[in-house]
This record gives sequence, structure tokens and C-alpha cells, in this order.
Amino acid sequence: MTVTLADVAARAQVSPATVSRVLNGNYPVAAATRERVLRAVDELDYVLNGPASSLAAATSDLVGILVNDIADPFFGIMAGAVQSEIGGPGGRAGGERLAVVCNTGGSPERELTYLTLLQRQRAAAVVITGGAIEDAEHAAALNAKLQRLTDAGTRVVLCGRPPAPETGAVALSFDNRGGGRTLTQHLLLLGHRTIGYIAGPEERTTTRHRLEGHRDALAAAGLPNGAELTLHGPYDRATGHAAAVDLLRREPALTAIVAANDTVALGACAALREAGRRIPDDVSVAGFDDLPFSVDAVPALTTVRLPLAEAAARAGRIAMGREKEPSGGVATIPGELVVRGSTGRA
Amino acid sequence: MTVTLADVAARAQVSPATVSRVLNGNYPVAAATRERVLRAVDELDYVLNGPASSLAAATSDLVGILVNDIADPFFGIMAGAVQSEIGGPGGRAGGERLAVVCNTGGSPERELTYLTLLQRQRAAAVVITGGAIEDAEHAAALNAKLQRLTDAGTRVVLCGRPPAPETGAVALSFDNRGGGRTLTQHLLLLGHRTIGYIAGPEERTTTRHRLEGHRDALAAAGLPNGAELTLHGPYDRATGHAAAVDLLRREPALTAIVAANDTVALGACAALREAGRRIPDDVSVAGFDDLPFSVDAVPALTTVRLPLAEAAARAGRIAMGREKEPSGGVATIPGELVVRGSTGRA
DNA sequence: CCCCGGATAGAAAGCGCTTGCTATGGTGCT
DNA sequence: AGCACCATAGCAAGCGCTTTCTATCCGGGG
Repeated sequence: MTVTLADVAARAQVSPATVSRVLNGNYPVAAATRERVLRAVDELDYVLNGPASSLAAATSDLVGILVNDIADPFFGIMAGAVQSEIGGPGGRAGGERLAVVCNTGGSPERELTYLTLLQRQRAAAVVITGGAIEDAEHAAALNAKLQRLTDAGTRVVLCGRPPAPETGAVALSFDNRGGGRTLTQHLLLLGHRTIGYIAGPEERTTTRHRLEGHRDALAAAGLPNGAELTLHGPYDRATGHAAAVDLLRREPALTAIVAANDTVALGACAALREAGRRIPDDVSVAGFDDLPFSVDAVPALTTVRLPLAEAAARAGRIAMGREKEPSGGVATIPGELVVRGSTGRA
Repeated sequence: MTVTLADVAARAQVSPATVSRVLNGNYPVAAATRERVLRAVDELDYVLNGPASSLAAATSDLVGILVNDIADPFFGIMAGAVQSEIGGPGGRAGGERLAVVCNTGGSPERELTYLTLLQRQRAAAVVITGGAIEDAEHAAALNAKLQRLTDAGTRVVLCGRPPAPETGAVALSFDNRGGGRTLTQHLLLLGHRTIGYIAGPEERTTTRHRLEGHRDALAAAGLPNGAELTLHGPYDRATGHAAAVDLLRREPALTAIVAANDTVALGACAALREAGRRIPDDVSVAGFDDLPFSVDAVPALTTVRLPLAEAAARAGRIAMGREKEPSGGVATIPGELVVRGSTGRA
């Protein structure tokens, strides 16, 4: 029915072994023979059987990319960058690899399940993006899984997530804490003293680090940590909108709002506008990440730029073994304060 | 080294066949035996070898999703919706499937290469999103490939792309032409007569259909087709910005701009603002797609909403055989005009 | 009391490919 | 000429799993 290696071999009058070697190109084959084989492949429209090949060779060309939400540009950008580096079609690298983008929805269970699925497929490498969940039990299970993956020869790179010590996984972390601190310092410098903070989902490292940075800055200025002006929620526009409304109710005198990320900040801006507050004249707003649409917001959003594409590309190269891993297997990538129109003097 | 089925069998004191049956659950196994097997699986931390399994069973649980640009929310939303339906971890369906999101970058070659890769993996199904390229040669090659995939039992669903007749692929198309017509009609109704049009990349069905809709509306109103006020470019903000600048130079008196999609529209808005034109007082702007950020733009964007998530979810269900395909294998999904603040009277 | 059939479990034959080892010619040296 | 050696090509043994066919054990009906 379907064409197999043996069919090609028969047609080219060589042994299956030779066909395999032509296709894999890792063994000397006379030019004339190669020619003949390739012609046969073409004539028969032969397509290699991936599973059979992976089974025999005990490796596969699948690379997993775990993201929290593929519909969120934050992850989309990273996924795209990883993929462009792993040498899929059109990538700059050699062999053709298939990127498997897995949407965990931020759920720890799915994260684990996907890793098992990738382990099952004997994935060549795995890149995990996004912050980790701060739950000891899950962390232990995850680390055990990472350990098993690296033991089995799968390269694991964490991108935008804290290191997982002793697991053999390389980590490229964003300096969320430093970014958060810088951002709030900027606001303090503008004279703001009553600052609302819309944090991300609880129990996530990213959320905690950004919030800690915020409080570091507050503390350094001798201000209270503003816990009563801190709200939590998912990284979406609705959260920003609802939280801003709430914040305004709790503290009508606030002059600035820091959001967990740009999407949330935009939601907050909408709520402020609806409440009749001008930005930044009445209330300053700041985001985080510098997603592509942030520069086009009105007013343009002050934020902390994270080099998502660069970091993810680097993660991809490390996963492919095309770039040496950072010393200690861990690197911290700084964010950069980008001041635009959404923040002004208090 | 690694644990195999045979190891589990030995430990559970049964044959490998029995273990396989317990794991696949498609053959009666006594409860006590199953128990014993599952315990052994657990104790040994056994993970099925995917390639071996796929080889023996001649099927795999991979599902391919082809997108033009994973960093673009338009595709991210569709990819996420498909994935949630194919029954990956957390999905509502049964067996665990791995979604493979492939980034073609809009390149025909990569599209073909990815399809070959998926064919190689014996993918269970493939969902292809985004418009097609209008090149006879490529179309022929693509159709041949689709044909081969469906012949091999891979279900193929096109989502947001015109049908590929005779290939066995199901198509869920967006009514881009109708949407484009409605949008321009709206502008005409507001009294606009000089309308700039920033179209998508040339040679793509989506671009052509939206543009045709625009011209349909113009023609119906007895107006010239405005070819000299039509510019082409990729679906990104830079295109919108540059094109708007250009349009303003060519025709300072224009009162409206229709953009190929919302991202482009936002870029155009930025350019207009920089040029000192107020929206919509001086110039009205309209987009297409109704991406999540469009409602938060200032002013909020008038656009044509495409039910991306719904359509993609349906495509996913059809790909999984959980929903019957539309009659004739083709369905057209309408867009919906959403009037917001960015358009007003001329 | 024996035979038949349902319910389980096992044996074994692949699935299509890779790769270590072996076989076979030529080549270049001595 | 004779021999050692490369360069190629083929053989054949798996890789770990699925699945068909067969074997076994039981209980019940004749």
C-alpha cells in the first residue's frame, strides 16, 4: 500500500541499508548510487516513516515548546522565536525538526502531562516558557520529570522561568524583580505616593518577583508596601479593567497604577477613561513586557521591555546545542525601562 | 536502561500483550490483572515509547496545526482553540493528543515541508489556518499533498481558507468578501467618498477577497475602484503606519482609511495622529478581525468581527471526527460589522 | 459426567527503519 | 605480481509495541 524503504531500494536496485544511508547522509555512498536512490525516492513519492525511524534510531526530531497561553502574544513571540531557531523548515539550522507547541493554560497538571507526552515521543529537546507555579508538591513532581527528561538525553531549557536546580535543565530567567523595582522607582521619581498595583495570578513566580520589585522600591523610599492597594488576577484585559475600577473605589486619590503586564495595563486604562480620569494627567499607568501593541496605545504605555524574542531564540539555540549554555546553567536577563506617555508627574 | 513494556510485564507477571491491552483499554482484561499491571507501571515509572507504538499501530496521536505567524494573535487564537478541542491534556475529548503548531511564516515552501513532516509522522489530523497563496504551481503541489494526506487517512481541515476541491479536505472559510463589502458600505453610508485602502500581502486569497468586497461596495455606489489609493503590505503595524503616511501624501483630502486587519489599522492610526489628524473627526479608520486589543484602542476600532475561536474550535472537532463535516465539505462563516468610535461622519 | 462456549491470557509475527559487522572490489605499494 | 587497504554496499539483528491467532480455564446445559 504505502511506499516503504524497501520499495525504494528495490526500484533503485540497492539494499534498504543504502537507501537509509542516502537519506540520512551520514555514511559514504557513491555519487552514482545516491543519484539512483534519490531518483527512485522521487518517482515513488516516498515519505519516510517517522515513527519507524525514531524507533530504530532511538531519537526523534520533535522539539517541545510549553507555553501558558498560545493566544497571548507574550508567548506567541517566544514560541515563534524558538521555532525559528530549532531548524524547522526555513530555520537557519540544518536537519528538519518539528516544533510542538503545547498550551498548558497555566495548569500544573497539563504541564506535567505534556512533558510526559513529549517524553513518550522521545523529544529531542524541550523549551518551557513562562513563570512557574509556587507549589512545593508540583515543583517536586516537575523537577523529577525534568530530571528524567534530561537523563534520557532530552535537552531542557527554561525560558523566563526560575532555575530548577539539580535537574540538568538550563535556565534563562528574566529579571522581573529588578524590572518591577525600576518601574516603581520611575513612578516615585515623578512624585507618586499613592500607587495601585494590579498583580498577576497568585502562586506564580513571575507575579511574586514583579511585586517584590515594586515593594523593594517602595521600601527604599520609606513607604509602606501598599498591600491594601494590591489586587491579583489573570493576565488579561478584564482583570485590568475590573481591578482599576476596584482600586478607584478603594482609593479615589491614587495617582498611579502599575499593572502586571501590558494587557492588564490596557484594561486599566480603559476603566480609567470610563471613570473620566485622564492619563497621565490624573492617573499614570505603567505596564510590563512591552508587547507590540503597547507603543500604539493612547497614550503610549510606559513599561519594562523584556527581550522576549532574543531570549527565546537563545533558548532555542541552546536547546539545539548550537550555543553553549551559560555558566552554571543559569542566566538572568534584564528588562529595560521604557518611558512613554502613560506616566507623568503626580 | 530505559523501562520497556517487557519490564512491566515481567514485574506484573503477565505477558507484554496484556500490558499493552491494559494501557490501551480496548480488550477485556480481568480487574485484578489490570490492577497488578498498573501498579507495576507506576512502580517502574514506565512511559510508553511513542514511536514504537505508532509504528506498530500504524497511527499516531499527533495533530498538526499550520499557522502563518504564531506571534500574531489572529493565529494564536485559532491555534489555541483547535488545541483545546483535539483532546490534548485538559481538552474535553478522550485520548491524549499532541498538537503540533507549525509556523509557516506565510511561505509556501515551508507549508509544504511541514505537511511532509506531518505526513512522515503519520499525523492523525491536520488543520491549516490562514489564507492560501494564489500561485497555480504552489496550489497544485499543495493540493496533491493534501490529497495524499487524506488518502493516508489523515483528516485535513482548512480553517479560514478557501476550499481545496477534490482533495478530501474540509474547508471552513471566512466570508472575507462579504465582510469587506459591509465595512466599506458602512463608510459610504457615513458620507465618505475618498477612502484609502491598505491591503494585505499580494497573492493571498484573504487579501484579494477583502479588497474585492471593498470594490464591490464602491462599484455598487457608482464610485471608481480607488486603485490609486490601494497599498499592499504584510499584516503588521509598520505597514499600516507607512501606508497611512503614503496615503496622506497622495491624497491629503481623504476622509477614511480601511485597513487589511486591526494590527495594520492601529499602525495607521498612529501615523494619522502623528500627522495631526484626529480620528474620526478628520479621518475615519476601520480594521478587520476584531482582535482583542481593538476594543481598547483609542478611539475603539470599527472592524469586522471574525469568530476565530469558534471557527477554529469547530475545525478541531471536525478534525477529530467529533462533529460531522458541513455538507459538501465546505462552510462559509460570515463576519459581523462592529461599529465603534474610530469611524464617524465624513 | 462430558462438551461447548465465553472470558482471559499468551505466543509470535510483524510494523519500517537503523546500524554494526561483514563482504567485495578496486587501488596503490612494495 | 601480491598484498594490504580504502571505499562501498549488503546482511541481519534488533528497536518496543500491537494484534491476530491460539491456548487455557470455567461454568453451565444436555
